[in-house]
Amino acid sequence: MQPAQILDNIQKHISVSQPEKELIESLLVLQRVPKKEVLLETGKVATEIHFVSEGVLRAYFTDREGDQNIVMFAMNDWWITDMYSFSTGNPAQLTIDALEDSVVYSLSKTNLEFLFLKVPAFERFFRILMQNAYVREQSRIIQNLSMPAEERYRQFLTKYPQFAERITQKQIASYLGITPEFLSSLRKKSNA
Amino acid sequence: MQPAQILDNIQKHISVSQPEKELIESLLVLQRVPKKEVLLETGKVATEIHFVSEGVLRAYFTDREGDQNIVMFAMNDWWITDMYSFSTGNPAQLTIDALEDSVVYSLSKTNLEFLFLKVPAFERFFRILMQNAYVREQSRIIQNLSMPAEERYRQFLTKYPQFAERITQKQIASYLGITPEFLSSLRKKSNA
DNA sequence: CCCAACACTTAATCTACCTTAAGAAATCAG
DNA sequence: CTGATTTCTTAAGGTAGATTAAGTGTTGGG
Repeated sequence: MQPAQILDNIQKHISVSQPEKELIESLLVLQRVPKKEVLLETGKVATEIHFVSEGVLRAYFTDREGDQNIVMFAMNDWWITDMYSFSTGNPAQLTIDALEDSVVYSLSKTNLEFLFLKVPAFERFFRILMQNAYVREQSRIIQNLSMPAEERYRQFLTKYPQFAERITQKQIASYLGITPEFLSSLRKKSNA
Repeated sequence: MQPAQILDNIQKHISVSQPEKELIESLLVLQRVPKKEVLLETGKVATEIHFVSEGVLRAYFTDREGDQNIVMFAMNDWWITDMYSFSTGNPAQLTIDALEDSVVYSLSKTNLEFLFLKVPAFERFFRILMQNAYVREQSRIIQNLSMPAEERYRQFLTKYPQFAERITQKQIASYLGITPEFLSSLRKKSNA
């Protein structure tokens, strides 16, 4: 296992000594996730957070009508879990699965807390991660409140071109909170 | 100044020694914010985070049509700022003002970073704050994606009864992403 | 290589929510 | 206390986006 990628990601925010790096590596579990495999199921407790090394994952919420609402995508260098469940220990509201064959490094909550004790800077790293996640979610709320679907779609394309290329329009529509049919009609309009 | 309240809030998550308490207190600035006064204006940089001791504040985004979209309310024991601006140093997207005469304790970014150095547990406190904020925003996104306005309104009433009592329906409508007229019609329906 | 499943499109119809407008009720500044 | 401003309501008409349904790609497992 050589999770150089994950250490690079961490070192963008904090500096870690060689022994600390080795400790971090030793707590990460490499996991291959074939397309369609479920990493976390609604109702179970999220005991791990996952760093995406390869591929694409999604987290979605299934509503009463049985419709899937995509809450987030994750690819290269993103961390993903059901943070509500991970934080509180309550059952997960989200399902996480792979949209492509993927590779993740998983870190258990126990080991994360152990890291917080052993590598104090890791608490800082995680604080920055959570702060960025908060800012991202809030800016999505602003967009949902203030912009029509067409503009949200355009912003999605410019903000996440990596996703736009690899993810089906059905998934994008679900992320934007519209139907695939309506997204299709938006695309037709903007191509014309 | 006796910000016992704020220290209680902090000690719900971390423990701090007496000298640390005194340090924290010394970095907080008490600020009275009369109703309608603006604490942070769009376009300026958010250099402080505010702990609400009394009253009610709101943060809103003004869209191209000039409409105000309320991103968050804050009262007793909530922390509020434009976290995007506070984090990055870029101009704020939000305006923060008081809906009632309020009292806040403000902590500058410089002093917060100083605290992170001097009181390592404060990094943990802030990590928890950001983690909770992330979870809250994500659950709001889930609601916006998966529920019609009527149900979002009902959930708002049960989740934030303190707000529901003190905030006008116009503000609540803006938070829910609907017009006051439509909210009024929902209320009529559910009373009948 | 084939067929079954799924993704994408088109179009007609429908509905949740918006806009506009105007009156009634509440709040507020002087 | 009073006029002015703002909030809340009601109602008519309008639109963004949903639903349904059917047809046309694409994809992928056997």
